[in-house]
Amino acid sequence: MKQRRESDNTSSVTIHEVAKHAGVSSMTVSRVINKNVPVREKLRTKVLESIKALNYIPNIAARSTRSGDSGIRIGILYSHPSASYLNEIMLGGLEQASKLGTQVLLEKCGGLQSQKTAVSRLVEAGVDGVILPPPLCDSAPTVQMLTREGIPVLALATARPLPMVSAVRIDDFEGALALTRHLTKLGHKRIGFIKGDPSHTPTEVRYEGFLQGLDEADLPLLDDLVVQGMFTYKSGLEAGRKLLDREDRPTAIFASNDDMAAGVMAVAHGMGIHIPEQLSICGFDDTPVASTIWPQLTTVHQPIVAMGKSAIATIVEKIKEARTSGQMGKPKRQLMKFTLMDRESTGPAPHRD
Amino acid sequence: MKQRRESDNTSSVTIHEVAKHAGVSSMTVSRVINKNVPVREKLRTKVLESIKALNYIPNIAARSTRSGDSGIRIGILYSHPSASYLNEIMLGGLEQASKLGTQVLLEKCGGLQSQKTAVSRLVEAGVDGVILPPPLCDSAPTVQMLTREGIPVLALATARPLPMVSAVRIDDFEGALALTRHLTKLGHKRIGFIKGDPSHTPTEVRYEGFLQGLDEADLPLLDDLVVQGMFTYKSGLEAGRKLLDREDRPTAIFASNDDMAAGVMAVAHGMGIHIPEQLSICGFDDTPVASTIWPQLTTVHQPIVAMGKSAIATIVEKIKEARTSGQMGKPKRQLMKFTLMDRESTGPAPHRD
DNA sequence: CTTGATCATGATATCGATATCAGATATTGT
DNA sequence: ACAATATCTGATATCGATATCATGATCAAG
Repeated sequence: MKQRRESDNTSSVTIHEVAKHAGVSSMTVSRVINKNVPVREKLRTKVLESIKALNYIPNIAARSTRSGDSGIRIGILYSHPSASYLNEIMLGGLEQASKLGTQVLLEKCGGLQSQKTAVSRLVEAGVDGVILPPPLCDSAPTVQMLTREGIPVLALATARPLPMVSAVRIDDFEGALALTRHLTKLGHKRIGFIKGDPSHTPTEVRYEGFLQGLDEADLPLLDDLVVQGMFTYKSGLEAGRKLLDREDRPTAIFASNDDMAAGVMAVAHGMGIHIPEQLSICGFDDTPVASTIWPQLTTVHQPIVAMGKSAIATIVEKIKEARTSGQMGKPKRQLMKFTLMDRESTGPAPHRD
Repeated sequence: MKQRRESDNTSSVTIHEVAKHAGVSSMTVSRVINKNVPVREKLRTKVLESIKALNYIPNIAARSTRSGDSGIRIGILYSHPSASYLNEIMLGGLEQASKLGTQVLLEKCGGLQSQKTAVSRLVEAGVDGVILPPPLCDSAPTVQMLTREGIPVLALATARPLPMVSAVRIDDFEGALALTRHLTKLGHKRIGFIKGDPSHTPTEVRYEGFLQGLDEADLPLLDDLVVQGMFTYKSGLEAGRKLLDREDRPTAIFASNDDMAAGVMAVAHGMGIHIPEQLSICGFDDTPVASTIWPQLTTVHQPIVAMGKSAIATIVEKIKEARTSGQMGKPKRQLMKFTLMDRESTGPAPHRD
């Protein structure tokens, strides 16, 4: 058993103890940690050694009091609490917020009317910025109400950010294109497509990416094989039935999100269609369900947790910028990298009889 | 447009401004907020009014520096990152941690060997307490390593907490019993059961709850209708096939968790079995998938987010207690309330032909 | 070798809240 | 009405870190 902490109950090591141990002032330690200001190599090394020796970890709470990130309040306004991405957004967001010592207020809302009251509740609470996850990220009225109050807004995972709002997102077009290329390279020529909820911006953009992918492979668009969905499992079920219940069914189906892909897969299972030997299926988003179901889904991974983090960091930056300059600058747009997750639900196109 | 903040860029209202506005000292304001110490009614009212007038929200970062919650480091050691409950645990945990100004270290590990190194990394980092989500919550070696170092451990969502560890959990037995009663009340007499991974403690306890439920309804246990699963979707698929591919298939299936229930449902869809008219299915945990799939799953809701919060709060309490008394006291055990989510996947037993 | 500029370091004030203790006020008993 | 408590309230120190400014060290150029 190794001895930890000699005699104190108080456990945590402070910057001052590190400073004493290294024979420098606490400011030097602070500078070493924060890397912004140069510190002579000799001292830096000594400090780093002391930090290791004492297992020093900075106290973020204390840090944020002085550094001005503290006292910032960020609202997150969401409308679809069950959506699985919300958890992950929150996860990244809260982690980042706790790192920055920033406070986060959650506000839930439903219809347009309740959006109004939710927004005014946030304004009352004095939030300095608001993050809008989908589908609210595309709600012009909400954005307007907020910007009219002079509150910076950040849209998360929208496909087409409204003017004036900052955004953290992936390129839905490129994602859909990559996925479509993946299918065409596997030799698929009859590819079904399930659209998402028409009121969400990614719906159209993903469809456009799909079209581009067909075009690149010199494949015609088969109108019959494009069906409307709503981003829900149930709509995937129905769309799947429509697509698979026909003589000349597609050899691959591109569902605009994972939930619908899971629905299609359930239908396929039900019809005894083997995946991926007889049918390839792919989704979009890489939500938990994608790796839960069997076979695991080929899909486009959105780095949601990282996006949540980035969202907080970005809006904090905007807020500080606004405080300094006294006016709202240009919105910041950030495009994150997506990843094509090539898993087990897609394979070479079956030979035609 | 209403004016927020007269002229300052600095936005956030401090306790001192409230104090000035109310004509009292900041300590009085602090006391009103924290309610621990009585404040004369007259002042309290004035203070509360000022708080409202100024939209004051306490700065948690600042609070935690002085109050001693700060500087506490809590490790969360997890081994199964994809599990959907993990997100939610983290969600609750991080929220609470940020409220308390407590720092959280995440450590991931796989097999037993990597558990050792993960634990020592946490110890090196000087964590004051460790939270173990499932399935690590039942790992005796991990718990031993930690307690030997004098570090309090809290097991989250275990069915049978090891001695010496604190725990936040629901009563898996009662949950399974409630679910079974629900099925028997609906008239089901042939009920299939899918067990979970034998190495997880809830597996057995839920099974026992099921047995008790049968017993209460004077139903015999039908051995053929109990099949082994592994808590995964895929194992649910296989178990579902076994249970439904027989002449005298059950009229209801109790899967030990939601993922397996989803698998069963996929099989049922595939066989053209209508749910819930011809077959009732229920799961356990109320993970996101339960409300994603169609029809939505009847299941037992574990208040995971709240449990994550409570876990942080509880272990912080333990840590402070240990710091004060200088020794590890008795473990704290907390039983949360579960909720039976009666949704669409269960219905009255079909008439026998 | 000195001067002036540049760079690194440290002393001190500060962030926003709470702990602590002393002083002020109200309450009680006689 | 007065002393003795019991209750409130406020002044000040403090938490752990960083911002700021002043000072000491270092270096290039003359």
